[in-house]
Parts: sequence; C-alpha cells; structure tokens
Amino acid sequence: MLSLSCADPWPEGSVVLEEEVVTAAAQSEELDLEGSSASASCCSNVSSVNLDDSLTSLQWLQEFSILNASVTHQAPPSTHHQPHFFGHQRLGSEAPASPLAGDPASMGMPLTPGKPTAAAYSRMQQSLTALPGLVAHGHCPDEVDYKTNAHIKPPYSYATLICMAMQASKKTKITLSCIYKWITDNFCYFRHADPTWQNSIRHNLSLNKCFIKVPRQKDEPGKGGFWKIDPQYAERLLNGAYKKRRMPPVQINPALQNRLKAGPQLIPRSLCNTTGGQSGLCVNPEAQQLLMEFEEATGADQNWDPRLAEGTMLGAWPVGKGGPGHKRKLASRTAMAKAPRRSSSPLLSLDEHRELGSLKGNFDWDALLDSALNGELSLDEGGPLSPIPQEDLMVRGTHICPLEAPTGTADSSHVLAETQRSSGTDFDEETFLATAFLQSPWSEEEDQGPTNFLCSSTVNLDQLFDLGDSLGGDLSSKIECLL
DNA sequence: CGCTGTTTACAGATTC
DNA sequence: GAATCTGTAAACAGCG
Repeated sequence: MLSLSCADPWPEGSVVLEEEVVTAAAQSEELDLEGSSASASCCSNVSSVNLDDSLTSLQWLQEFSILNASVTHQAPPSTHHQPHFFGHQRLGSEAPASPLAGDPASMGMPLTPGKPTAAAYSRMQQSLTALPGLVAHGHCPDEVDYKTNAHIKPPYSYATLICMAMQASKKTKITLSCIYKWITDNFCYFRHADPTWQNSIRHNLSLNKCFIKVPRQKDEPGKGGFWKIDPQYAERLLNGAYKKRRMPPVQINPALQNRLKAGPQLIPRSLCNTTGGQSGLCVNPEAQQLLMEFEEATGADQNWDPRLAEGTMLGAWPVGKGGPGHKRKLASRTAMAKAPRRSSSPLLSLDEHRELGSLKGNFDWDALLDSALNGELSLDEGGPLSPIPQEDLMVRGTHICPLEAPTGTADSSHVLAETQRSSGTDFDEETFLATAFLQSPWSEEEDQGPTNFLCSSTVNLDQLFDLGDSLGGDLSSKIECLL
C-alpha cells in the first residue's frame, strides 16, 4: 500500500497562485530574447548567441519535449500562460502545492502549469520560434507536469534524478530515503510506480562513480549513510544530465493502472482529487472517464511523432520491442498486479524529516531554467547552495575559479568565455547550462529575507554546512533554518 | 524484518 | 557492430 500519505510536506493551501504566473509572464515580456537588455543576464546572452551555432546547446532543454504525449490542449501561449524563456516565473517563491493534494495524476486530469513540468519547454519553444531550425521536433508539446502526472515516466535518468534530489536537498550529502522522498514528491510517476525503481536508485548510487557514499557518523542515528556527488565526476554527470534518453512513448504507471482497473476502492485516499468538492471521493466513473479522455488525447497527439505513435494507453507499458525491460517487466507487472508492492516503510526515519525540510517542493523547473538562462546561476558563484565545492569545480579539465563578483551576470559570461579560451573550444553550452543547473538553488522562499545575504554573498554554503556538520548537527540545522 | 548497500547479469538504447 | 550508457532484476550481506 501507499505509505506516502505522510509525504505531503507542504502546508495546505500552499498553491501556486494563478496571478503569480500571470505576473511572472508579464515580467517575462519585459525581457528580450536577444539577451541584450541589461537585465537580461549574460547567460541569456550567451545562450542566445550560441543558439545559432548549435542545436546541441539547447538539446538538454529539448529534453522537455520528448514526453509530451500528455496534452492539455491549453490555450496558445499568447494567452494566459505566456511562455517566456528568459523571463522569471517565480513559482518557487510560493510553496508548491502538494503533489499529493488533489493528485490529478491518478485521474489523468489536465496538467497543471508551472511546477515540475515542461512549462519551461513551452516557453523555450516560443522563444525558439524566432530561431529557425532549432526546434528539431517540430512540435509544440504542452505541459507535462511530472509532479502530478503519474502516467508519464520522467525522461531523466536515475543518476539525474539522484543529482536533482541532491541539489534540491541543498546539502552536500543526502540520505537514500531523502532521495526517495524527493523523487516521489516531485515525480508523481514514482509515487505510483512499482518500488523497484528504488532498487535502481540504489544500484545507481553504488555503481555510478559520480556518487560518493558518506558513512554516517557513529553518533548519528539512522540507517544507512549519506550520498553526495563526487565533484570529480560531477561534470560528467552534468553532461549526462538531461541528456536525452529514449523512453517509451508513454509509460502508464502499471501500478496505478492496476488500481484504476481494480476500482476506486483501491485508490489511496492520498490520490483522491479533493478539488471541486469531491473531497474524499476517490476515482469515480467520471474521473475514470477523464482518464480515458486524457489517454485518448494523449494517443491522438502522439500521431505527430512516429516514435510516440506506438504509444498506447492503459496496458501500453513499454510496447513492442521498444521499452526498457519489456521482457522482465512483464513478469514484474504480473507480480505487481497480484500484490502492488509498495514500500511499507515511511521511507524516512524521524531524524530525517528535519533533513527533508529543505526538500519540500523545492524543485521548480521554471525557475531553474530561468535561472540558468538568466545568468543567476554562474559557475563562479559556486551557488550558495551548491553541493559541489566551487573550488573543485572542473569543467572539462578547466578549473572554474570562484570569482569575487557575487552576481552571475556578466561574470558568468566572463567565466564561460574564459573557459572556452582556456579549454580550447569544446566547452559547450550544454555543459555550462547543465552545470549551472546543478549549481542552482531551487528558487523559493529563501529568495527573501536573511537568505538574500547568503545568496548574494560569496559564502559557500556547502562549506558552511560542512562546518556546521563538523560542529554539530544542531548548528547545521540552524543554518538550514536560515535558508 | 525491513532497509541499505553491493554485486552480478542481462537487455535495450545510444553513440561512435 | 562494438562500446557505452541506462534500466531492470535478483541475490546477498550487513545493520538497526
């Protein structure tokens, strides 16, 4: 059974206000695509300049398109949800809505804009319309809200997911259960999926040299150790981050599928959509109808892409010869149907709940992309919340020295330019952007208040955390509270 | 007992 | 087609 009903870490009502989106969209219109405005940072400039050069520079961004089968038929971007590539959509400034509260995924409800979604992709797409030839796929995917869409497997590798979780944790190290927690919180798919993915996570952690195990101190309670990203391999991982990985067109969560088939009584309460006065009412025929409509729409929209065309709806878990693990997954699904295994553990020990405080819905794709492209992220800053010690940051053999300028605008381009010069020519934007991505704090509340000091300063919070850890967990907790 | 972590094996996808 | 990457499955041991 689902044991994640406790995983609603966000206060009720912490929804993303629609007007926030509108405001952000309006703000975005003030930013020019050329990145020529003063407010548009150098990163925007860098990106836009290089956009003409190579598709690969934004290939990792196009990753957002590969699983767009989930279609919401939203109004054109020119209306309400104004796409904006370089603008700010500070959704993260609001505590994100709980992915479990009114989880539309279980019903195939339309996807919500904003949050861990491909909304940024939409913004990018519109921006890219001015850049002929860059939109390789030639389609305009709507938003895939991975946070609430349980039907579509996120197109990210497990290593990337781990990396994201580590980033979101804002700590240098993170426990396995926190990784689980973050993934399930931010990717609805995994909340409903067979927990074998956790095995893959563990496998990845153990196997991938990018991840270093940090043994738990003897006096530290809890199970297992911590994990962190090895700076030595960070760049390699970053290059892999968002690297397109071919995935089955639509991966309907089999566990969810089984529950849907089994009937509403099997749908956990946490998955019930409580909106629209349906509180407590689990998946009803109407909801299932919505699911069917969703699936039909998905199938219809897959027509544009032959790769997606073979995707089907319920029962279409990796179809044909494609799809990883299609052989054994069959048996697995069978077993799953018999007993939808779900981690019975609460995933977290009590002492880790505090640790998870910084994981609460911090993942803001829009802000992430915006930050990366606005130059808020910079290699020089090391990112106040970067888990990668800035002094260790290597980009293809080039040491990125921390600069003194606290803001990553012109300095970022400087770094990039310097890097390009020093490393020859093969430093690409993907690396830069991906690096920036991983250096980015998930923008949220900490944008205000005391955090401003930390964020704007050159203080390396990792070092701070390390210091805090060395001095005692209490201090570390206090530091975290400041964030 | 369940979670954590390691290891092995295999297969599909991607890259060169 | 080989190498590599990634995902999946499973067995096993250690630990709390």
